[in-house]
Amino acid sequence: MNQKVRHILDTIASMFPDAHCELHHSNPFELTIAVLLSAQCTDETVNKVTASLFQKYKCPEDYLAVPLEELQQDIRRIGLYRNKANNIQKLCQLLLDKHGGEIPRSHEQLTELPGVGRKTANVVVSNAFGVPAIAVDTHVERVAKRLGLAGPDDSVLEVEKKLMKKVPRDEWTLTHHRLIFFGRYHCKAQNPQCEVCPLLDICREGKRRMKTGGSRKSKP
DNA sequence: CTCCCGATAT
DNA sequence: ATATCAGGAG
Repeated sequence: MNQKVRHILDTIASMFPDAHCELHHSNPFELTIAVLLSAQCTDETVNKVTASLFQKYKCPEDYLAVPLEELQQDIRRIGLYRNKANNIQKLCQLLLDKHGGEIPRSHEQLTELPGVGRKTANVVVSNAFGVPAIAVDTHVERVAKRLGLAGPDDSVLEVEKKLMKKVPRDEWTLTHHRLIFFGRYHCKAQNPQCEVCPLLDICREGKRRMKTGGSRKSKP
């Protein structure tokens, strides 16, 4: 394996040794609902909503037993709530019709579920079923491009392929979580901590930022 | 590509 | 006021 890649993996491993899934859940069904809800929304907000949501709705039948408008109101604070409520009910009906009420284990079956795309399916198979995968979300995409693990104009699918090629398969899931923690808490979208970043010397984006302006809100 | 969308940080 | 948040579907 490439030495720069090894250096990156070791560094983020020492920064975030206990990176994990931050969406609260207690089974594959809850995880799938939580990830579906997490689109364009923070994990923190999702957890606030699912705390009560998962007490009220425990199985597909529960989500189908209420009017769509009621489910919409129950997840309103998440945002994109009309699409998401609709997808949840369709997903639950499909689980009952074709999968015995259970979340399917295969990536292909998962992406056939309404509201479940490639990224969500990757999160579910890796976190719930132990299948190695690298889900490319907004954080993974940003970090991979800043560090040069992917090209600046690569699609999320291209980013995923390049990461899978560069990272050993048995490290995919852990690396995925560490890249997210690194992106969420250190290499942030708005105020990246380049000044104290142990990867600054191998980061083009970081060095570019340190030259041209650095910290954007400094004094005269 | 556009739309969906409220909560939070900056 | 604007940017961003564990995206997906049409």
